[in-house]
Amino acid sequence: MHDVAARAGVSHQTVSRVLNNHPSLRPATRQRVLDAIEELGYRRNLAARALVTGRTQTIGMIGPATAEIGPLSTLHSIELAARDAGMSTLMTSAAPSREDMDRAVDFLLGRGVDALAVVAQEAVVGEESADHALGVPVVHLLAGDREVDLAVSIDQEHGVRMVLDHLRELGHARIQHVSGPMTYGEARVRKSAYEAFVGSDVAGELPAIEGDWTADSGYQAGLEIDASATAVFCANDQMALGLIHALSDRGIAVPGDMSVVGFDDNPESRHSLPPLTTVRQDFEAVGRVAVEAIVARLDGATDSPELIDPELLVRSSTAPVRN
Amino acid sequence: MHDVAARAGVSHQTVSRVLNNHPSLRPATRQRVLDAIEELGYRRNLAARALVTGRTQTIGMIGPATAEIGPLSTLHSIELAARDAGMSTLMTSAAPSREDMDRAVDFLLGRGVDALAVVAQEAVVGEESADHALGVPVVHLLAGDREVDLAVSIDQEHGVRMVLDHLRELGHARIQHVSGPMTYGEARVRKSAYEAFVGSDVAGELPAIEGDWTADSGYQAGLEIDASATAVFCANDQMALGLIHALSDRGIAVPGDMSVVGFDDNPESRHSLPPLTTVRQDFEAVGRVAVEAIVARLDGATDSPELIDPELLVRSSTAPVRN
DNA sequence: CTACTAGATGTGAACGTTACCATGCGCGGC
DNA sequence: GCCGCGCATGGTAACGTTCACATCTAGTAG
Repeated sequence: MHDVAARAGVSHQTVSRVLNNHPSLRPATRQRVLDAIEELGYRRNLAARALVTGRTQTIGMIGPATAEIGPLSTLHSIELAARDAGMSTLMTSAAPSREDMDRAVDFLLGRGVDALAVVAQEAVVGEESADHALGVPVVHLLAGDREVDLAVSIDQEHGVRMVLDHLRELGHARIQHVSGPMTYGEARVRKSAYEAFVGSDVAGELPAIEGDWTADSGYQAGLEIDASATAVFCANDQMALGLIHALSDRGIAVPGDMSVVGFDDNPESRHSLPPLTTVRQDFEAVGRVAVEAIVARLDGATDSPELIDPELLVRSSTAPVRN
Repeated sequence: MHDVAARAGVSHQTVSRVLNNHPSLRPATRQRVLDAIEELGYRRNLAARALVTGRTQTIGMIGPATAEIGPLSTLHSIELAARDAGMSTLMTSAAPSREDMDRAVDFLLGRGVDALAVVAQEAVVGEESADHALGVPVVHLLAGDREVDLAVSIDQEHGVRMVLDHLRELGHARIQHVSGPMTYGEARVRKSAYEAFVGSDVAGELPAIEGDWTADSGYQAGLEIDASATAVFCANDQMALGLIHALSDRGIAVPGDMSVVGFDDNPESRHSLPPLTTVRQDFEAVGRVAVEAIVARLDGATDSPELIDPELLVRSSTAPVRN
């Protein structure tokens, strides 16, 4: 910076002002500095900047240890939105345990991040006083029913209601549920929404089967599906795919003998056989809204963002019930 | 740090030594400092450290703008391996253009990363003199046939050869190829390996169809597949899935009328209908090896890592040719 | 013409750490 | 008994920015 200042014939402070878009600068001076920067290939040292400002312009992200498409694309969209907001992202993943979560938080805080974005994690960060305990704003994404100060989620209940309404309209009454792992908030929300909806009439008789989000666990669930069910609501697309595979192995046709619905709308789900009826979740919007919320908090705001609406996509894996 | 030193009754320099595991320290002193750190909840400021050492212990990653499972899990494994090596990762994604690539490089370099990991990108970073132009080591992952100084890749040719050997053994002679976009190195490598293998006898008559990695483009390709082909080799699993969907719409049975092979082994591919024969690529190993190479370069080594071997997984989407 | 004001720029200190050199102390060899 | 060596520790400077304040210039009102 000193060299740039010398070349432009100004002080280092003026260079700093150019870099930070200070208003009171003569255009000629600014241009002279800009030229010098260009000629010298100068790049400002952000470590030094962070040292004196106490801000790193970085959002720390904690993702799940697994590679599911939903959380992964949410992380991805956080990164894009952060970039647009002039911030960068530092990412680490945490296994689903309080311990590893604490390690991840320590790691990021040690790196001096300005805020924390926690994606699809079981454990909640900053239990008691949210922001204040850690000194930085924390936003939870895809956090299900976790009670947190600041959360961005998709309206799961609405999504589940659309699924079940759809199945009802097709005449299905015996609908079995394959849930995600109960340790996940999102899995719990989907399951309880299912129970609330279906519970009033035919419920109870068909117990929910707990999977772990993977297609393999969906296959396993498919082997256990009650033969008297006419429809299955899976908590995500991958399990639905595995389930259909198992049903096929058992000689049960989809949607002929049984209708199947997923949740998430993975890119492949359009092309599975049969194409999967599912609920599209706008993960990209989740990331965007979360970054907006973070930026607002950093500026002192205290309001919370709203739920994001999902969308039902009816394809060929559901059909009217057979009499 | 000053407070910690005061509490432990030593100088700040000794605290620094404890933090950096300096050998010449009396155990008693070390413990006293450690206790003080614990009691005060002290955490060292990495910005200040980076300022004076000129090292950030951070690897910058440039990923693709799209959300494909291969690159994404590679990025993920880089992150894990980096963490094990005591480094963190800063991630940004770049659209497939020279321009955006330069922006990404600038962004990361401005952040002071110690090395660059470029995953599945068309454009090459540091064209001419590799490391020296940028001042940091650069490793390219999944870079296909790009001529770069330091690259970690899976042995594509071996994978393709296994696929085609398998199809040959089943009696297939008319094998059509659905490639990835020719702008991707990996797509080009797979295609030319296919051409080299098949070219010698029946080739030419069945032109390769170019997709863009997505299941949608695979569907489109499926509509165009030559009816005289008995097998299709797709450059990734997603396109294979879309292709099978299209064949099904056309009334062509898989594997009865036509065998289909994918590439990548996505987690769902086991459970598609029919389960997909594919080539498993160990993306996790790619990330791990890349980090090892980076650490070695940072320590002054100059050797290059080897190719990683893929594995053929035969499932139900391939069957002997029908006479 | 003077005095004041606002805009443009310069000066010195500070952020929290590590590098480098200096210092004090105990120990073994002559 | 003295010298020198190595270990443990302390002191000072430096890294490259931004902040707070000081200074200078030009324009404007009285």
